[in-house]
Amino acid sequence: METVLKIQALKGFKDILPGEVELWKYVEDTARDVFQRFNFSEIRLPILEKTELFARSIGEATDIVEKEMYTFVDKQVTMRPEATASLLRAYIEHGLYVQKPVQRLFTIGPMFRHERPQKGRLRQFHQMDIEILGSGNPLVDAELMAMAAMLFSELGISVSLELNSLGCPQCRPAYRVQLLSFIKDRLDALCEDCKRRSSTNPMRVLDCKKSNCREQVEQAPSILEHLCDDCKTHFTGVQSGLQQLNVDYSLNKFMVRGLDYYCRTTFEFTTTDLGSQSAVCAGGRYDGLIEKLGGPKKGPGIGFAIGIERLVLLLLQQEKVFAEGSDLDLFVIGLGEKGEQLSYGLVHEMRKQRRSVAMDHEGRSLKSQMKQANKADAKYVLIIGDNEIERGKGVLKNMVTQQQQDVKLESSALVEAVSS
RNA sequence: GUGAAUGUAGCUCAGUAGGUUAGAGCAUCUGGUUGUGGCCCAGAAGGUCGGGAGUUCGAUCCUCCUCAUUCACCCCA
Repeated sequence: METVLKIQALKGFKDILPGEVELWKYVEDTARDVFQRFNFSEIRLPILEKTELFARSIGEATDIVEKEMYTFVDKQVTMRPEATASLLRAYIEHGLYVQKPVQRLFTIGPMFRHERPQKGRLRQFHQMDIEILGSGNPLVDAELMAMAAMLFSELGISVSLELNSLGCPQCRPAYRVQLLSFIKDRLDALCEDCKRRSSTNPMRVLDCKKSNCREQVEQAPSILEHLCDDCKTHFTGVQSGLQQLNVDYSLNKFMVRGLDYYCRTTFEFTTTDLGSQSAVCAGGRYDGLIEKLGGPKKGPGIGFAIGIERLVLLLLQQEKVFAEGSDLDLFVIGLGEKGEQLSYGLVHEMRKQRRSVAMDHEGRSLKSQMKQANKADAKYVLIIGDNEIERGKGVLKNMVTQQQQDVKLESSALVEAVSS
């Protein structure tokens, strides 16, 4: 017996259908425009990289590397779960830091993580990834956040900015010891997940959602009070930059990052409209990562990623609808064999002359084709039947005003007639 | 990896306390006009009721298994 294969996209992989694509383009166009104003250059990167690149940058012990990567084990390559590592690899590989000491780069594309899908979370998802490489100035941190805020504001969606500092290799270890001893004292009161977290990633306990854990952690030592002088100065600088640029933010001393490479500044733009996924945009500073990957010594860097699916969901949810005009200039109706023949060539000529033109090839009735033209939102319809061929003039109808006129059956005359 | 909910037409959903040919709205197609769209009217097409097994004279409905989807946990954009 023949089994019929049910053809279906993979779990967590989604088609973006015509109709929705327009929204995506709007989002990407708006973003490119904003990034360009801030003097960023686009870079396009491969989707596959050596597995080692991600293991080393994201961190061996992270969930992403441990269990979420799509890896071709035999070839030691992995489909990127995020873009920063790839972008840094390209930056180092091509010595971009030589040409320009500070590089401002962004890339847009699909990322892959093998997680259980849910609202705002897919296995193939899309991110815009923005990075400033080679500057450790806190004003750059603030500028980057201000740029994201500008993008959200121009898209018309409301999100809030949360800010934290994670310290650096100088001050974090000492803080970590303090935090661990604090947690150890109330381990019994914490949930199972937090007990596990206390050994894998103690800072995660700080942002557990369970109310009981939150109460326990209320009085936990804050990293912000344990920053070293350099980190403190940097953090102050970031905040005064935000104030100068009029960017609203709130401090969240419990905010943690999932990727190992972050230090100092971290931030998230969050919303309550995405179910349990609150982050639309997240990022931070990663001084030291560039060097770790073989780049210039002490090369500083900061960047963030925006989840495009989440952005699109927000736009749909917050009902930011925008009118999409017709982009079909003309629908040509060729009646009968001769009419269709003549139309076929005319349509092609007009397309060469940069008009968007459609016609039907199924031999349908005039009425049926008028309906099609209407549905396609064509600005004009041209009717070519036996009478018109004889006279050498077609009937051109303006679909909005309903006015009809005779036009010579020549592409240049037609192009002019539909261009008014 | 864990838990819960849901699978009936292309889409959104009714429905049967188990009983002949399973319904609606939208969308599609045809017609109402020798060659004129939107509105309206008429008609047509479209379903192995997710799949398999079981109970039963009889299952879309009950039971079990399985697959899929969604939401949530974990984690994250």
